[in-house]
Amino acid sequence: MHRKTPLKIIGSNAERTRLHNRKVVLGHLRSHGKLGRAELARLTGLSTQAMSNIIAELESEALILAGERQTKGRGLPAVQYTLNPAGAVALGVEVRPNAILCALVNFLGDTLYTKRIHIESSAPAVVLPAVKTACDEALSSIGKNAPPVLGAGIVMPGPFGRVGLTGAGKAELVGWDDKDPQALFEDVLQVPVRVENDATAAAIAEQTTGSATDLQSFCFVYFGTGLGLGVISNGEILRGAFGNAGELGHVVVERGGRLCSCGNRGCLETYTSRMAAREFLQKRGKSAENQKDLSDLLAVNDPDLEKWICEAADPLAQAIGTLENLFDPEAVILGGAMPPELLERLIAKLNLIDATVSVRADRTLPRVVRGASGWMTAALGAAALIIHDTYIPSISKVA
Amino acid sequence: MHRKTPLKIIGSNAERTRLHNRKVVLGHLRSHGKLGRAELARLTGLSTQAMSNIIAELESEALILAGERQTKGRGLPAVQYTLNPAGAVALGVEVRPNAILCALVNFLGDTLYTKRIHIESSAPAVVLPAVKTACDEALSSIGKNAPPVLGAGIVMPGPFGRVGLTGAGKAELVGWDDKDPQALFEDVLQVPVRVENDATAAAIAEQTTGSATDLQSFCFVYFGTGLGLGVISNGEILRGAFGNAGELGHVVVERGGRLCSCGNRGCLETYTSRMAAREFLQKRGKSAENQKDLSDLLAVNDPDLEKWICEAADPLAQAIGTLENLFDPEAVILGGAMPPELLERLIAKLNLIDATVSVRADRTLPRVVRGASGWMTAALGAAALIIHDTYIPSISKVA
DNA sequence: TTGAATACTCAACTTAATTGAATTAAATCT
DNA sequence: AGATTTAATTCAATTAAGTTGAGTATTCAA
Repeated sequence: MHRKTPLKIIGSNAERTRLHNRKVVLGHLRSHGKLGRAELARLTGLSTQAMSNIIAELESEALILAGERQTKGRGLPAVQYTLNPAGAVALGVEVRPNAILCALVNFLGDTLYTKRIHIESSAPAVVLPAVKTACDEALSSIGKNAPPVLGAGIVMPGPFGRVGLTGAGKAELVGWDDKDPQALFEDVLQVPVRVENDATAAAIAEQTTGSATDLQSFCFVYFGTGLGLGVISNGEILRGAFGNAGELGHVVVERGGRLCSCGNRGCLETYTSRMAAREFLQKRGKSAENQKDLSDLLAVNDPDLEKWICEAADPLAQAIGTLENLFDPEAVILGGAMPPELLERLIAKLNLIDATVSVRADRTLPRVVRGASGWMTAALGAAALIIHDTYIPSISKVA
Repeated sequence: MHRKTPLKIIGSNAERTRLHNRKVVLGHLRSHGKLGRAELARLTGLSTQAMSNIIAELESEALILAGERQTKGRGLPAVQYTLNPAGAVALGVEVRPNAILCALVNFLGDTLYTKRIHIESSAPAVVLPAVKTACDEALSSIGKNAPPVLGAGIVMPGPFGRVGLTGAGKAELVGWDDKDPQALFEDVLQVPVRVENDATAAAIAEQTTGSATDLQSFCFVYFGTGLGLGVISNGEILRGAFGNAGELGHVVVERGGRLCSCGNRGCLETYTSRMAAREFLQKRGKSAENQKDLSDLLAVNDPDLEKWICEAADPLAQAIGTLENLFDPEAVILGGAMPPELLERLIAKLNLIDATVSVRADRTLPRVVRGASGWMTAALGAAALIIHDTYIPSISKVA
């Protein structure tokens, strides 16, 4: 993630073909739930015989389960296959400056275990062993004969590399600057590791288990430390050249507007983010340090919070218009470390621009939807990322 | 393009594997220029034997040429293969409300022929036969024994489908609303057809023959009728759910700013576009109907044009900051139907935001670069799109 | 009850990859 | 200069994983 890897386009052979086809099958099972061999063969464009072989292989590895035969009109009823929730697990870890959040999910992306651990320092020498311990604990929580671990997703605060935004008050990890986190974590955990930013991980979680399971293209606006954006476009994760795509918080929504910690004026983050809410309420003598504070204020219909929501909605609506015009998503999803009801209210207050490419006569979905929220969103997303990788084929490219 | 196709993830077999591998080989030959079999085998991760077979096949089809053996250190010098410029051709067509621009390019994307044809109506019944005639003429221009035609790229003004921006003064084609242009053109031309918007096509042209040949991720800001954006991210075209991604012209850069034909206020297009320039100069009694007018004004250092450039630069700089933060590209390229010198001046005047993820210590490229410009940019891009398809593998997905 | 439709299996075949040994030609060593 | 090493390439045999076609089982419908 940290440095630009001139992506390598590689060829395919029989072995890679099978790997690809396995992923294709798992992907279809995920999105359809239940399918017979013949139908899978039709969906994938493979012969029923090939499908039979692949299914047999997947079943022998316990990644899928044979169900009842299901009668649908004439002919021999097809044996219905489903993903086996207990077929595999994935780890997800969010590394923050002062804490490590660890999650374990099953093959469907459902949560099996979560834990928060405080850390004194974010230096690699502290973080790596702590993560190792946390992961071991997570795995032992599910008993002796655990299913295979597909890998570990790690979420670290971006942006990656030394960029213009660095040092701009972002909650950064110290001591990681010249390190390759992927290699370090892989070394410690002894499983395949992927490193992503929080917003992207959350977006993948949303696609795996949340409100975007049917969406191929969407934007996930993530309320984290700042304001992030995860973009899935036609099923692919948008990462950008250096893995820093989606820095929504520093998109300028008001020329010459509020001074941001990055040095610019008018960044969206200064209006619409947890930080912005906290400062707004602080000035009015109210504390909003965490989600509970916000929930409490919301529960009593605090007028100041209400005022903030109104103030935050306009810049956000403008930014959403920009996202719609630039990415043409099926929907924009709002989620992250904000109380769900607050997100709902914010969405209700949005005065969306009515002339973007997303305003279509044939829309069925609302333009803006609430997604998963909570502390663990990013860590669960990190784990979902690993699950995602087993569904999404990518023969042609190798980092 | 027009309707959302729930993209089909398909399996692979030996035949599709070979197709994939051929593309991979052609892609590497394109980006490296000259390569031997052994080196190609290493790059692609295939065996030298497999490479030998693929090379033999491609050579027999005249898509590649065997060159001299080239000595590099010890061992048997490798025969160097290159793409055969005359190995194949592709057609590109831009359909405008009042004209058809037709282009023919060779296998490297170099221009072989261009032509502009006036049309009285943009109705399918007029456009389709006119395009057919134009393409036939283009093909006959290169003589009798023409190489195989890979396909035709068609550029039509977006956005596609009935969206909020429709009817907002965009130069639209009438009579195409409920049609499937891809099928119609394929039927008439009898070659594979791809339909894209102008900005995306121009971006691909830039990657094939222009200043982005080494870039995997970039944003192409296209001065056309309005202001478009083509995004290539990690080698993939960003299209969005409905093919309407990149509607940069209607991104709001100034809240409550100038009234735009779309109904909103402060759209970038009202400040920075050909249209904006024309109106600005018109108010000052100067005509700027076409590129030549602008070139002439530029040549005499017209103070009004200079003033416009200054005025247009600020909103554009802000938008570029947004693109950098959202897409994290290697560079932003400016091109399209504007005189090259004007683009240069505009770039020189840009006061770029200095806190985006694109501001990196290790940058080698400038953040903003001038790209190809001229009338034919989009039509040539459409043709380049077809060439591009023969280089870029995409086993897994089918529209 | 019989025939058509559908799912699935078995066995033979095909494609396109891999593997290992042999061949050629240049660079380096003695 | 001649021997040795290195690298590119081909030849022949093998292998993985797909396809094809024939045959069986099960259900629906006439």
